[in-house]
Amino acid sequence: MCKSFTRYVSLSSGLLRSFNKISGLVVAVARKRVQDTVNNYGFMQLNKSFVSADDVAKRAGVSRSAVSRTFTPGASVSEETRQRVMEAAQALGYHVNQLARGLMRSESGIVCLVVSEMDTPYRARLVRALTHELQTAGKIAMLINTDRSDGSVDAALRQTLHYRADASILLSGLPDKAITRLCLNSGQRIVLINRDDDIDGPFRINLDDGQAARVAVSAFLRAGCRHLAFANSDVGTPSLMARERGFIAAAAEFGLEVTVVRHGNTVYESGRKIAQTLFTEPKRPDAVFCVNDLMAFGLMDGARYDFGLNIPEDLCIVGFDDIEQSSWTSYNLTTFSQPVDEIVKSSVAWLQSDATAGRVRSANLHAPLIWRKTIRNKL
Amino acid sequence: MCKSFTRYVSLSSGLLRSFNKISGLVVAVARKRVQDTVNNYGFMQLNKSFVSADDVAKRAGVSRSAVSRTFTPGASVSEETRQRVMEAAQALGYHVNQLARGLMRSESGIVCLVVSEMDTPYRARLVRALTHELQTAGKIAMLINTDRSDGSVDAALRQTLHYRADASILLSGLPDKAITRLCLNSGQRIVLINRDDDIDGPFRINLDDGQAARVAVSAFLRAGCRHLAFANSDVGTPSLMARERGFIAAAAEFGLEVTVVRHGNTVYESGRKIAQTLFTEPKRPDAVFCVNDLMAFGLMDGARYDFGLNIPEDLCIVGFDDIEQSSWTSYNLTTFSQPVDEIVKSSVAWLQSDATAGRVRSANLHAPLIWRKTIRNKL
DNA sequence: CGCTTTTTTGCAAGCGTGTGCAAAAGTTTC
DNA sequence: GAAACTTTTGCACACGCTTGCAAAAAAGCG
Repeated sequence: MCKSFTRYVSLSSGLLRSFNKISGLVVAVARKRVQDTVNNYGFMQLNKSFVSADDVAKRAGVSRSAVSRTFTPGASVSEETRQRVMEAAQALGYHVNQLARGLMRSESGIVCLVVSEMDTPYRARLVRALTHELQTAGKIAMLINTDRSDGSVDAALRQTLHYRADASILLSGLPDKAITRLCLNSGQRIVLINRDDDIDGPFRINLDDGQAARVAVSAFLRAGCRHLAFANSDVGTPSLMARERGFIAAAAEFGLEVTVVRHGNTVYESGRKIAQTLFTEPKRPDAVFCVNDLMAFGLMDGARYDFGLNIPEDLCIVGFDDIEQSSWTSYNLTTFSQPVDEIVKSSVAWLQSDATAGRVRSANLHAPLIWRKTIRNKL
Repeated sequence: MCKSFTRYVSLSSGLLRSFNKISGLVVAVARKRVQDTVNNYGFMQLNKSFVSADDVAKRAGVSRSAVSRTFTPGASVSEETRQRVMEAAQALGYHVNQLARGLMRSESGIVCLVVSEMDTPYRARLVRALTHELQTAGKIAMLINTDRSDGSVDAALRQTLHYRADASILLSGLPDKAITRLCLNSGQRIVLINRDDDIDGPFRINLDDGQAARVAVSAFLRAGCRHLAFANSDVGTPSLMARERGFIAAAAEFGLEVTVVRHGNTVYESGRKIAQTLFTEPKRPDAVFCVNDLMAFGLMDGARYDFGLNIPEDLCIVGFDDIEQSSWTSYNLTTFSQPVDEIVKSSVAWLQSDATAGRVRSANLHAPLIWRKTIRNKL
């Protein structure tokens, strides 16, 4: 029986509602397929009834294989049948069921993005760019929020397995090695962005934090700064710690010590708090490298409004990420730019690379310093 | 043949690589199932080989149905078999294939979020909150980026159909009615957040923009402002236009005219630009309602740094959205708060509501004014 | 213990697709 | 026009799961 385009259930006088009250068995049976008839009650839409390839085949007068082949690039179909199939599909509003296709091809087209606090400017930008790039690569992004603390990265990767994702991209947290291995063994590909992990198999993208730290130190020195400080969170992510270590090491090369303050999360308020402790100290720093732009903003506001300091005259600041707000006139922050485009491109390229080929393991990207107004030119 | 826990392919001396070169047919056959053997070459992972319910059943010595029932809440399984199944599943790393389950249940558990420019603070917050809420409701979010201009909202909804999403939530753009209807007819539920549409079927969430505009006017009046202006983008989204109309109307009630400036997108730079045109005019406004916090920031920076105006002494400003940056000391923006939590809760609640019940059509939410420092207390 | 009632279990059909295989149809060649 | 080839087509099985149905096992009962 050919199902037509508009699908309404014809159930006179509210019979549909009573379906809910009777046993689950009957509901289940009734749910399956309902033939079309003219609706004389209330134009109630039928719950769940996508049009299938069978419907299209019937309407076009061909076999179901023909329909499948029409929508499979490179398959053998004559131009004539393709036309007829397309026409019928159009009329019926047919869309290939990717779930079923994924089942057959064992390739769902789904890529999971695992991320927490995704409303953070840098993360949001990354997610946006990733989804876009994935889409143009013919994949689709599934977003898994790991805001909850209870081992949720592991739970996220489990979700990833449930949906037979082709790959997972981790922007936050670090999963248990056992789970990672499980994913890898299931044929999933894993990309780790800015998280360090010694497990073999995932593609790791990292920034050259040490180099950036060195650049920061020399920029401060050229500006005549002598009392360096480093504002960090106590999140302790490897990349954040790498910046800290790198900064301390680079400063040491010039015989300078660094005052390190760690507080809270990598957010505005933490920067604000750090300003409090940093500028009430006896030897006030004249240069601060903030692990993060958000913290830099907090620090700047603290310095300006709580201590009346002028930036960059009294105080030079460098941030990291180059989020949009950094270019706003109120901040005009000199900061290291996350190479979001490169990160995204190399991730997706790796996902599409041949699995059996000698696989690249990691990428090390450079974060250039964007000069604005928070470091003075000369002493 | 029972597949064991660790799955490595044993192919001595690089045979695997040569697979690529031979005909597609052989590859396809080889891809299917490969028996386990000890790997004596290089620990190459087998591409794509999730463990299935069959494997678990075999290991646990029960039927496949038993496995299925173990993972189906409310199904009838004895405690003993459940134990054995769980144990086997654990050992094998089994995860129910949601794609296949969705195929049977015709309920994928997928909810699509259709959004453009998702790195905008307000949108990012909404996406974060939505994904979180959906996850706790047992759904999973699929993110569809509609940044490209070419009718991409329609394309997005097509994707939605491809993946048999249970529902779509539109945060950006507005789809063609035909597509919307197609989705609805396929049994999909649609939520429109802050986009107006006269089509019947979707759940529409809107803010009371008119009321907010009235509040803004009276706040300005109480502060002694007399020259009101409205800073808008020329995006022309219904909700943005509603704010504009509401503001003009409310001002008119007090016999005041409003200078309206529209420019570009709803971003910082546009606010900056608008400041240029607004403050070079002969009769400079002393109060500006910005359609958006981002534009408000741009306007504030323009007013302060290009024109040396003091806020709120010379100029009062109100924004809309209450994004995180609004509370930063540099801005301290008095603004209307998007009730993100309410939006999210009501959306997800509606998605879970009974389809056959008398369905609610829309929600009208209130955006309260958050008082900070950009409106002076008294004249 | 035998009977009835309840719970558990396996079988098999089906969800919507892709695809190898062989048959059918079309095309070229002599 | 027949033989040799190529392209197109339909059949049927597979993917991994859910679930109605009936048979089997367990439990309750007099």
